[in-house]
Amino acid sequence: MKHQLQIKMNEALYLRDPESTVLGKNILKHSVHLIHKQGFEAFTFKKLAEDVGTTEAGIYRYFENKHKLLVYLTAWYWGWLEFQISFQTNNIKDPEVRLRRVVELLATTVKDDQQTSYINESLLHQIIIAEGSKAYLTKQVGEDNKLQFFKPYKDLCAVVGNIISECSPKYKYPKSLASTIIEMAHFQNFFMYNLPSLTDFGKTKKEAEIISFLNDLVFSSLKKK
Amino acid sequence: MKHQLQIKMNEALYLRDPESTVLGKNILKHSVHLIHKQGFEAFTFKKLAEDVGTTEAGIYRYFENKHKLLVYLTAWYWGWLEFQISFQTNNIKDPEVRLRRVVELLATTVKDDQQTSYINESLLHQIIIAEGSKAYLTKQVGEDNKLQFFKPYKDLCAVVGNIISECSPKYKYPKSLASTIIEMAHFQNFFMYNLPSLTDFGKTKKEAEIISFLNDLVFSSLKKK
DNA sequence: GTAAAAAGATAGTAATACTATCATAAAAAA
DNA sequence: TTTTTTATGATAGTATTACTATCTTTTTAC
Repeated sequence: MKHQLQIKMNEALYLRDPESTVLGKNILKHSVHLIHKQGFEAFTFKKLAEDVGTTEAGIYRYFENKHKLLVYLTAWYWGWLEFQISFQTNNIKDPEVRLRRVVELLATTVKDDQQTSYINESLLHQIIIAEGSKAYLTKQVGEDNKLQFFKPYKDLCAVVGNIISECSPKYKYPKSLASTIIEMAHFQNFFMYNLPSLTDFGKTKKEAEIISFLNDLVFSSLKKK
Repeated sequence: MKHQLQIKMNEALYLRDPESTVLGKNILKHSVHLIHKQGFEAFTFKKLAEDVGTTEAGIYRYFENKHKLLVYLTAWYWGWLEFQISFQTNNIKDPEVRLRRVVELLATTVKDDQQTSYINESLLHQIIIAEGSKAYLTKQVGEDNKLQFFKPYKDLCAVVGNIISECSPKYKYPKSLASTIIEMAHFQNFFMYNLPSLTDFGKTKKEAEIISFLNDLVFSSLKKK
């Protein structure tokens, strides 16, 4: 039997649940493709409506505006990633081995897993790299946070922070180190491809090197006494 | 005698040099205030024109669009910061002491220095924290990079990367570590105030703790053999 | 004092970001 | 099966944004 993965989303993110209808799923699917292709700034609901084969009003019935849609997609991604991590590190006893696996999962280009038919995780991963920070780098971050929009992101950071603390109970900055490696898994990737002189991987453009860098960063912090 | 600091800006960033006229300087001054107050998304040239006491067309004579203006302000900031760093670390021989000073300068809230009358560095610093990444997180990052828009940022990273290499010539990731601490000096600050559970400083909200975290991160990476 | 450059004033356009309304089709409840 | 509800389609309309164009007046430079 194939298991269908459903990620429980915050209801305040949408006007009508996009996962509950065909049109809604199409909106999600095409918005991933369109944001990936055009970038978030050039992305509009009108273009999206054309791609989906509906009207602008049709999109507005699901999402209040494109910012909410972006927050929805990022929340979905972090929820999905946390599941991947808990699944893939399940049964790993040694916290150090587990942490290495987590770093690897954070920094590895995602393959489209067929479990969720309407969202292409690989494209979504690239969207998160290039646009993800825009979900919270806004003036409404406080209100959005009160509405729990960033809970999946914060949950993932907490999970990673807890593994860090397991490895090294005396380490003083587990949460900040967790948010640092999560952000840097993405930023170093963006820099590598777009502003390569900001990294040491510009020549080879290998993700494996980002993973080595992050592991080195994490484990030198934790092993120092 | 008072020294007036002039930062040499890339000419492709503007249509008319804003530092060469009174109106231009007013545009810079008010855009810092307005972006700080409203956030970059809500910031428009029309509102800016009202604040400055000119018309929309007046602004467009200086800047093609608000994205270019943001890139201008970020470039100005990084140029200014690199000067601060070279000035404040001048004559420090020991690279480790110098690196600590750099980390401190990167993560410390800036005071408005009166050397540049029309730009409030303190507000600009907060703009860079909240909006700075939007300067390069776009689809045009490649073209913008070709036009050298990010040179001041890359130069600063190179300076920091070189100090890292001086401290520890064998360390394999000086550039990535440099971009990591520069980005994290800002992100941890943003998180501390807006999404505090992503950091270990949510309770105290002390910049000094961010500095300690970054120093710990850097020097455990460099001292590990 | 004259020429050139900058700024002010005003107008106009295409696109964006919505809101509203009414008819129809599909799904759920009676 | 019929009725009712709910979702979608089609169309229209508005305020704001992001510009471009033009013409006049003021300021600055030589």
